[in-house]
Amino acid sequence: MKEVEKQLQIIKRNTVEVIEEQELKEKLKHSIDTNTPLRIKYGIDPTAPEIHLGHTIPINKLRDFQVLGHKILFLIGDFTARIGDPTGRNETRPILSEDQIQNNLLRYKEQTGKILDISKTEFVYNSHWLSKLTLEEIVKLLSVFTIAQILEREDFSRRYKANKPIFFHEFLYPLLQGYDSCALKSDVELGATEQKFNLLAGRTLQESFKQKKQVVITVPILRGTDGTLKMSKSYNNHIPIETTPNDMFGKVMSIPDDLMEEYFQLLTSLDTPYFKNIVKENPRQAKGLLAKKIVERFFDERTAEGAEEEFDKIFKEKQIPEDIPEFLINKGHEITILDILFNSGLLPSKAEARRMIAQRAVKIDNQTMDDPYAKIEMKDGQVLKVGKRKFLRIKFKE
RNA sequence: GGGCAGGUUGCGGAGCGGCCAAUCGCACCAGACUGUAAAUCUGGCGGCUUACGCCUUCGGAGGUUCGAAUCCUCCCCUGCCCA
Repeated sequence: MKEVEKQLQIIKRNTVEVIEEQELKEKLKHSIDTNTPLRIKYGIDPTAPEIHLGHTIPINKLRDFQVLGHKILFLIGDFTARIGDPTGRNETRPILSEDQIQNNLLRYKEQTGKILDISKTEFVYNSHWLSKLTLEEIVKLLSVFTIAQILEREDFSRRYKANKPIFFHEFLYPLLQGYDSCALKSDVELGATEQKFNLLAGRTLQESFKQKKQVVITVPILRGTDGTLKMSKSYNNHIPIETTPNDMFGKVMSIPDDLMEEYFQLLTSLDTPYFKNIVKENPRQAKGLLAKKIVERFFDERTAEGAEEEFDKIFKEKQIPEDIPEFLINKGHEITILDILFNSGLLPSKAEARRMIAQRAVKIDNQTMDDPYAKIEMKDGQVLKVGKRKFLRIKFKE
């Protein structure tokens, strides 16, 4: 019993809800008594293979389970991705090709491998069983739920009240996700709080399939760098884990102060009283520590320190970073700033380049450039700066 | 199947024959300020053009007009009500 409590304590850290805790205890006890690992299901949508810090929260929890000796079933929702988890965004999703899926999976493994032990993780595809369902079986699934039950899902009820479209196939998504749990005979399914409805559908369906109901564990949704919305690539407020250490460091530094405690809690293993104290004492220093700790997790300590130095160099001392894009020109060649900005690809259009110059955002050697058309002769190695974080180094062609 | 209301630049949402590349809010970018930020203030925010100007865009295709996001026809899509 001692062991059950110990595991439970680890499992419950950084979670929002465990439904039902008593069931989990029983499952854990049975697992320990019979030396059988629990089957932990976690599903992802394989359309966007770029993992960001928000995704790492459930994955961290998976690692906890893995360390405790349980079996991770990493579900690739290649079939359900065609439907798309209902969000109100109405796009017909293309069916991913076999190649794309394989490629995305490779990238997933690479990224999750920074957190999980991939060799002990089982990757499964839901197309394996979902594409084989007969109409009869689908009708049977549908008959388990009523419209009123489905409409309880927040996204549906909100859209329903707002007279926004809800398509039939969207109703199928939670059911299929639930069916996945039946196919996998999962003991626990993990997901962010927004997944609660879908996760619970799994319990309902497992029960109707005369299986033991999975325990549902929800974890918090991480807010993005804007400090308000959930972290998501489509909101452009995300911090990808496959990025440079400098970028990761900078993005963490850009979060609003209010977010620091949340990030410390969910993304580092520092003690709560410790980080609370330093956030209060010295927010700037706290944020630096936070950024460093996060970078350290995905790279290493030395790299993290390097990223911090680089950051201070650019923003505190306003120096030029080391790795910046280069633009090749001929020696002695005269060129306008406008052409440099556009031809180098630093800015997307000439109109944009003109705007930047007009807004006094373009500098060469700390000198603001105000004439887009002045022909200038650049020196080898000279650095051009747009705004605070766009740099370009001029190089002579050999 | 019928009636009504809608589909506008990333999102929300004005415009309802010329002054509309299209008010405004959000997001985004830049400047100022700062502890990197956030907040705040200022400016910008389709593209080409050193100015004038031109080009593409308001669900789709046609049409009326000197001129259409705005009017007409057909089509596609969404919501509500009726059957």
